[in-house]
Amino acid sequence: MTVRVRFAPSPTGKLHIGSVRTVVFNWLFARKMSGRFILRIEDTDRTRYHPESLVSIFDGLRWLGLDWDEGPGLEELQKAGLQDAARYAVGGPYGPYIQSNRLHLYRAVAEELVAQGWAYRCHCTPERLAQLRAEQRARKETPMYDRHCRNLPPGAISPDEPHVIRLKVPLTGQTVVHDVVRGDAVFENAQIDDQVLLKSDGFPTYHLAVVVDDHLMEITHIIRADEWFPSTPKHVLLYQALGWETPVYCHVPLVLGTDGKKLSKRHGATSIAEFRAQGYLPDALLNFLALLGWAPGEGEEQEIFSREELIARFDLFRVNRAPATFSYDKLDWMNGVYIRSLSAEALLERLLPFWQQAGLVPDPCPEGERTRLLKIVPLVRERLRRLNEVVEWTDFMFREIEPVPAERLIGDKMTPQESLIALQRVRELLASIEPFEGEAMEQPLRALAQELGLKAGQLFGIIRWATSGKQVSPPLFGSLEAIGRERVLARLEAAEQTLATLLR
RNA sequence: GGCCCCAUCGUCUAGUGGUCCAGGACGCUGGCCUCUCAAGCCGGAAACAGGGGUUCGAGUCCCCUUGGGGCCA
Repeated sequence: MTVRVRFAPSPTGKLHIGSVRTVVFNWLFARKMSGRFILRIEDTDRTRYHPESLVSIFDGLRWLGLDWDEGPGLEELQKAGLQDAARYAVGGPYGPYIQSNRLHLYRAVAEELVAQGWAYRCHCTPERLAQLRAEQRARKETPMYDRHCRNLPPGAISPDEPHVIRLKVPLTGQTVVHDVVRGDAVFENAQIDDQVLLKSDGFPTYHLAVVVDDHLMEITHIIRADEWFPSTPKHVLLYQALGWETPVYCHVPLVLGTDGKKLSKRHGATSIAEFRAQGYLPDALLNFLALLGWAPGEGEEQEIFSREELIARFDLFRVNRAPATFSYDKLDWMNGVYIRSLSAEALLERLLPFWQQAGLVPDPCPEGERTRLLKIVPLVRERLRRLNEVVEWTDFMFREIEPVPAERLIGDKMTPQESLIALQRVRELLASIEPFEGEAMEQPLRALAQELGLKAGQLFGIIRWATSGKQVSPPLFGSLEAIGRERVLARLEAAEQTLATLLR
């Protein structure tokens, strides 16, 4: 039997990193088992529907390299009003893959359940239900439907009058949920509400739709977030009522923020688009996410895993039960590891958009500029944890700097006078040095320091401040080359003038 | 409030009754290297939530407590 798993997001907002971790598990499992990974859109909550979020879901998954084997096809996406429908269309034999195109299926199943006596029509008004809940709350009881309509004679409610369809949950007995990570869990039927299956507007609730779709799409393993666990017995009951085989459940632990609460906006970046914009590499994020709630075990101490290694090693049965806290620190470290593993050319490709977005490099990038950038890349490679940090590291190489305050231009344990002289000598030296390249500068500058009776660090510190306007910068000589002779000389001269004013 | 789940260093985790005075990684920290910052290398501090059992023996099994979380509304 072919393994079939799915990710079924609601298009109600940005693609959340917590959901993505669940997708990663689904995808890894599918690829590992040579199965199929299906993308289904659960858009039956029309009040919260946002068409743009479809794109953010597709783009996010694509960017991370989580390809889906079946999903909404061209027609469906066009119907949903998607601009670039063709870019995202996949299709498949189990469509449609957008729930709002499947309403007839849910209605048919709901009616069948009514006919079989597994469900019933209910025309209780929202007002009555609200009052009922209020009373139950006042009595400190668990709010539950009182089954008022359950025992009405069949046909008492006409299919034509407004009504919902509810599941007729057995009054006694137990429902067992088998779960790969949780083991078996037993629920008392008496505690399960007569869940609404079909709303009065003809739309299904999540509970009905998910069961119908998962069955019709022949999903074999339901890998979803832990928060769905409590509603699972309702689903199992539905499978039983319909005489369908239940899939294998696998509830994976939630991803928490540093305060132990479900990860949310206030913890930092949460949408996949934000991670992308901050310069995380897809492979690094995938690696990190895979290790949140899962570890290869067997005494394995490796933590950096390629996509292929993850697929080869992933084991659904080793997924943890405890929720995991999302650590931005560790992600940053891991991202740095991935950045450093890139060749200069590959890293340049990834850096370019960040430079361009900051307005430091024209878009498109002229070929000549490319060669220059390629020499800058090694200067920052081991300093980056996120790609967007390149802007702060290198901005002074592209644009003019703020005037440097005089006190910063005075070398360590030096007088202003000595510093000024040093600066002048450096300018003389750099004015004539050939070629104007980093490698050619080091020895002469070191010799100059010695001649002036300075430690190399003292002299270099002044040059660094004068030319970059920063205390900390990429390696000095490469930076000078990147700035270019003309600008370097001008900045040195400006620094000299600043110091001179101080001396007057 | 009801139902359910979870519990090893600050964080991610290894650990499936003896090889654990608990291993790795991030972070923190000391040092080396060094033009700054990184990277790299070497070292350090840091955990089995508590209490009862079971067992010759428990981080590992059971119960309770505590703490945390999820769902329902």
